[in-house]
Amino acid sequence: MAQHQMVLNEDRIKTTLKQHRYKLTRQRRLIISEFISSKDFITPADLYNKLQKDHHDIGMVTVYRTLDMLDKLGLACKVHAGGDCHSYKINTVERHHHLLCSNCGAVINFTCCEKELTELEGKITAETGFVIENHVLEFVGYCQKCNKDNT
Amino acid sequence: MAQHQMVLNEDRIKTTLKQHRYKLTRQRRLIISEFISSKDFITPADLYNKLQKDHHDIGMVTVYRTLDMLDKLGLACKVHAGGDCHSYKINTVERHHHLLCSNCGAVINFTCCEKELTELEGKITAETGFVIENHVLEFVGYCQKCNKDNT
DNA sequence: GTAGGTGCAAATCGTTTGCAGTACA
DNA sequence: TGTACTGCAAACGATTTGCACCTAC
Repeated sequence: MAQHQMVLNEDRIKTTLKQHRYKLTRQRRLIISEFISSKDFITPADLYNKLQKDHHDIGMVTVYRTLDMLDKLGLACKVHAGGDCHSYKINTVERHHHLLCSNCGAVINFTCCEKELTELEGKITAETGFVIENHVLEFVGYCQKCNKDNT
Repeated sequence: MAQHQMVLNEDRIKTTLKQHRYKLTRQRRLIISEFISSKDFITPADLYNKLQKDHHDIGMVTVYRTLDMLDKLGLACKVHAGGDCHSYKINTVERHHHLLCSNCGAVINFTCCEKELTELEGKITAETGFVIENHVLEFVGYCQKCNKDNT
């Protein structure tokens, strides 16, 4: 599944925090460490529960605020989970797709969270037995600029 | 799943409601009518606000319940919007996609997951301002038969 | 030392539910 | 007529915020 990996380890995150003048507190270190060790999508609540085992003094609020911070820094990816709450995932470099503008011909690359596509692939495999290795996804429509001009 | 083209007008919706023994109340008629006239994704709150202009007596709760009903009947599509709340969209024609087998070259058409793709499109529009009219989606992998032979 | 971070409790927001009254079939 | 539908208010769960205390730098 040709994607180049960005190795997003603890050091990298800590460096980024410093660059942005964020303090590296005990809580943030623990939350980030736990977050990294969960490969998959994780909800703030789940992360909080995991942390509770060893660290009773970390509050839910801090988990929310830390994940939000990581999301804003582009280190994590906030997505809507199936249910009613959000999930977060460590941001790796993702496969990118194309948005093609029918009017001006612009090609916009976008990398959206893999969750939806991964879910979709799982569903298709379950229904058809087709084992998916890659996909081509292009959206055709009108870019923001051309859309404005038309209206 | 594979259901053919359907022009989803008010009559069609009303017929479907009858088929399922749902009562066609004044409120539902108004909500559906307003819902249909909004081409794009719309949140329950927005729909409610639009209705309030002329019909002060329709409750938010009824809007929620009606949209939920339409979703369950497959007439609407409930998706996670960019923000914190859900959006609904009239369910239009199903598009079909391809599964390409890398081994035997088989091309399998499948029509499914419209819901997920619609959700994805909504998300992309929210993030990029790109208005999506169509998409090309192909999955590449191994069909059930070739997959078995290989293992 | 101080600005930014923390935890608690309370507030907020979107959504759901219990219930008594209402209206469609 | 009877049952499904409605609206209100209250409940609910996820997330945010106000505030006094704390800690990394």
